[in-house]
Amino acid sequence: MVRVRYAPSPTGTLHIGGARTALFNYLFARHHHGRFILRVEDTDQARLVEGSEESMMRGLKSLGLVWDEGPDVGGDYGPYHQSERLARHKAALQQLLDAGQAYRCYCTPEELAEERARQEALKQPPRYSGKCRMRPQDDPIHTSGKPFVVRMKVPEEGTTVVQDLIRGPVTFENRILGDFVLAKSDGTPVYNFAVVLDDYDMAITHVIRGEEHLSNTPKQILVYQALNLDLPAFAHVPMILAPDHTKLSKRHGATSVEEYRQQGILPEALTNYLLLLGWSAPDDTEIMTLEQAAQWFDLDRVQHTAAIYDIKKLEWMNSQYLRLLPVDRIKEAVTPFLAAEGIVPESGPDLDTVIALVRERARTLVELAQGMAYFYVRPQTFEAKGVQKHFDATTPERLRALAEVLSQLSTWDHDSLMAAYDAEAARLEVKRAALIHPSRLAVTGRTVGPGLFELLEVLGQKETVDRLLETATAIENGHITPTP
RNA sequence: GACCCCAUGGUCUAGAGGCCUAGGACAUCACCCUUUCAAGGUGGUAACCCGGGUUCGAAUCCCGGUGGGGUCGCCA
Repeated sequence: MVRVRYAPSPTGTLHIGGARTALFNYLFARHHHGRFILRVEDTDQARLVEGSEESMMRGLKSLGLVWDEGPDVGGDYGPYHQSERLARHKAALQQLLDAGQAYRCYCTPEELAEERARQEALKQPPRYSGKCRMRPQDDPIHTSGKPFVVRMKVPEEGTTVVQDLIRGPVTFENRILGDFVLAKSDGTPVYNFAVVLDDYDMAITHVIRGEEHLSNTPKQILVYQALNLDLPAFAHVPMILAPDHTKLSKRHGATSVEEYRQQGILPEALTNYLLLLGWSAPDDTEIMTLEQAAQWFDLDRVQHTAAIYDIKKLEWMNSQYLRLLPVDRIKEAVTPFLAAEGIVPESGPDLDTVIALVRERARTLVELAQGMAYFYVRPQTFEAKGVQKHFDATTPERLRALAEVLSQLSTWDHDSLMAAYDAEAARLEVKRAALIHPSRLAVTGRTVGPGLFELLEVLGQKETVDRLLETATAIENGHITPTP
């Protein structure tokens, strides 16, 4: 039974790198009919951020990544908070101490910082000197009450090999690892130690995580070996880098799942986009559901190279989902954005109809909402370049004539509207377009949008006529200045 | 700096020695369609980091260089 986990530290929000790692874990589990587990690595109480755990869970859920076991849903391998597994960590720590595979180190942070500075000055690799490693059992310091950390007694010779499922064997010299810390002076375990026990106790079969963990893996393997525990399989997925090729950070704009949501990216689209960062389907399919992806997904098609995310393609992906998803889903997603535009849906045409009309011209929910706005709110401004191009001295007269004709219409649909415009154009001996463009601008305030007749059909007869007249008046009163 | 990973167009990628005149997608440019915009259609610009090997043959294998990234914490 395949068991994988995503193990975030609750120190912020879910960012796209973590989301992608979670996604790969999820798909791997689904593909192999295994279990996807969420574990919260909250041992460092000092770094905890209030609400972060909830926010991350919300983020994962929004992306469709549901876990089979976790802090909220429980499971047979709990607890799923690392902080609640302390007793187990301490017992294992004692075991290593007793076996002489770990030792107490009384060096102070200041001494260590000094040591590091010295090593760096000498251009030597910064590594713990092992000063406390050789202290005899009866060294009085052991009973002095002096604070200590516990360090791993790393073999001075030999190599440790990480058998990485994506990269193959990766060899590290043990001597360059240094005697790393297993537990802090307050007795709490450090990541490289706790993670080993947690993964083992939770029967994790595959540790799939970001590449930044590759260098830490030999340390963890040493712990597995010292404790005589079977190793899981390891797979390190490439990182996601910002457009400037550096590690993701706040200064790169939107990096969190939440921020993309606020920018009007559908979670469905974000998930699909993230999937393509470092993985590709055997037949190059790009748009696919999680279910489809799970059928195909495996580690052998995961890229070795870090990927740079591209907002343009994300937005394209989003535009695809905007037209693919059921109207109800779009409606649900766009609702908060409608509110932000000051739109009260009850005040205008049916939302489904409007969405159907506008969805394929929007890349984000923000654009969608903006494109929907004039159906519910009369335009307050008119695009300057449109006014220049489509309004002139004859416009008010023509708009009034149009309003008159349209108000006479007994049938209000696309075809009758078109016929009315054709008749009016013929009467004036102008092209139909010469009426269409000013009308669109007069009614919506914009030069772009759905086909005019579809638009007017949805907007309704009375509202259309009113707006035509209102704009004519506005021009006459000088509120809008047409091109002479 | 040491160690580790990586290297196909601007970006995401296909490619597991001959199928490659290097394929797809986003972006970009042009044209078509057209009541605008978008969509769609057609076409174009654009890549195997460099140098050595191995081989009849290398984007694919090996070595070196260069470049990028990661890790070196009483963070995870």
